[in-house]
Amino acid sequence: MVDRRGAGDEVVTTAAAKRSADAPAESAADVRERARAIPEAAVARLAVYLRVLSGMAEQGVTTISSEELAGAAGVNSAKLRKDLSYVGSYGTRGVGYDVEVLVSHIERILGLTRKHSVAVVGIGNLGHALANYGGFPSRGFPVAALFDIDPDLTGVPVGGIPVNHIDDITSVCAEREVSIGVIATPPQAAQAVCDRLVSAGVQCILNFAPVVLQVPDYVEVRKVDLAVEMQILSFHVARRADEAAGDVVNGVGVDGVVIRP
Amino acid sequence: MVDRRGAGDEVVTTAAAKRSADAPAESAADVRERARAIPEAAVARLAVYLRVLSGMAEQGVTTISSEELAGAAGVNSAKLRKDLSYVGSYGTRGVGYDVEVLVSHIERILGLTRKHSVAVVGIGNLGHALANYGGFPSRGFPVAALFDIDPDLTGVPVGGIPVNHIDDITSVCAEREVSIGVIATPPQAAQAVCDRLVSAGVQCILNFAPVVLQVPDYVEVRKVDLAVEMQILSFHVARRADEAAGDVVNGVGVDGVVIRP
DNA sequence: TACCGCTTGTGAACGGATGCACAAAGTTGA
DNA sequence: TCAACTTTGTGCATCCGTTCACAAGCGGTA
Repeated sequence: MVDRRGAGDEVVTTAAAKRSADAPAESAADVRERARAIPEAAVARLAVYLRVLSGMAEQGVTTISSEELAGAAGVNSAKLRKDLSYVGSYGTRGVGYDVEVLVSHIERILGLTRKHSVAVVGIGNLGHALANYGGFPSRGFPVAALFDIDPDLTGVPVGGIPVNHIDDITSVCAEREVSIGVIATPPQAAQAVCDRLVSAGVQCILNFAPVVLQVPDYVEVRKVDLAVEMQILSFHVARRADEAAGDVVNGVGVDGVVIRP
Repeated sequence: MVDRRGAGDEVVTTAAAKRSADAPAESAADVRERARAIPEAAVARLAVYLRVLSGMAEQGVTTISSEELAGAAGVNSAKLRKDLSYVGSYGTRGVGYDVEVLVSHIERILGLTRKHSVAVVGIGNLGHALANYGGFPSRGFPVAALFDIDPDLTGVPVGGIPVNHIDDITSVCAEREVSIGVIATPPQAAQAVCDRLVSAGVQCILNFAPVVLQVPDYVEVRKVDLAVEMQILSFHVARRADEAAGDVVNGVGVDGVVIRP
């Protein structure tokens, strides 16, 4: 663990030393400080490790080494160990990690000990799919509310939940304690919906609309843009085709740059 | 543009100098070399700029400054200019960028001058949504084939295209020149589907199944994992709640660390 | 033409993430 | 009990991407 404070740090800095110095168990303050230091990229990978570990646990695996877990998660083992070190030191040298222990600690760090109710706004094709998507509730994200602007949809149950009109967004979100809003509307409507979610108190938004949302600083937005994903793939197709079509002789291309040695 | 070669480079290295030294117009070799150097993160942003610029063009905007475009795309202007510099120097100092020129150059770099036919495998909720999603064809990614393992679905048209049985994946993909495969199957089936797509010659895959796919080096995979996105949001909820609940006095939390000054 | 103000393009500094390599720490077996 | 072996945790070096800051370049104006 790297110490991120400025100068004047005579304090003990390693996670292990800190734990034994402070208290036998980890204090809430420690969790808080560590959470602040975890890089975003590592958080995304932790979620992947968690999924893999859950699968392992179901298959009755009780212990796993960094090498095995890294292989299953598609990363190298050094990175995996560093990521896990952000969570804390819960491995046993010479043995590996206890799957259940690791699962519970990652869940704690990711905040999965609380329930996070989800509201989906925009019940079109994608909204339907999201409302019916089994991956959410099974991972602790119950879909608690659906909204659409079409009055004909109001009251119609989708995935077991009746659709509310978007005008009721504030009261319904408050009542059902929605903490995550999912925007699956056409792009033109996205910013307005976003504004309503924010004023309803929702601080985390997952946006499927191809629009850059403007939000206050305290709101966290993640976006999933399918067209952008496609275009990134397209870029790689093009790059690869260029390489293949290029004047490559004996593995050496333009400017004497070696291609794939 | 940064020179990535090793030692002994007496050659001219800046993009501008190279262009004027080589030829009046940019050679294919230049495009190829530049494409190889563009960081992945920049590619993703270029796709966003492209979307914003297309919108601008529709509204009749002909010229735009880096500051304006950056604002609309949600990035800072320095980053935007650096990203555009990977594409080439097509701005006019003191004025800005010509919208149409920029659009065509970004499209060229992203490989959008070719057609990229898409196959969707797994016609469940998500598959339906993807098959009907208007954002693909409108951006140059026509959905050319649909596959499912359920024989009852075979022949049923979804979004105007009849579903094929997954056993026909090789012949249909070859015939319709599919270059991008989208996996929208349950997780258990994903790896098998992926293998079949790869052996059918598909080299780019967009994976919605929560599984880490194993593929040969020459295949490009991008994944969209909704549960992971949720968990990242959850992490931020938790971090924020911890900060708020923590023993924060006068904006100073544990260990004297200042919180949001 | 010569100057002025504006905007681009890009070196250079910075910071964060990645990968390496090894000491520390634990287990197993004799 | 001790030695050999395995695997973690992490300091360190490296690399990549972001940000800063400013010189170069262009249009407008007198």
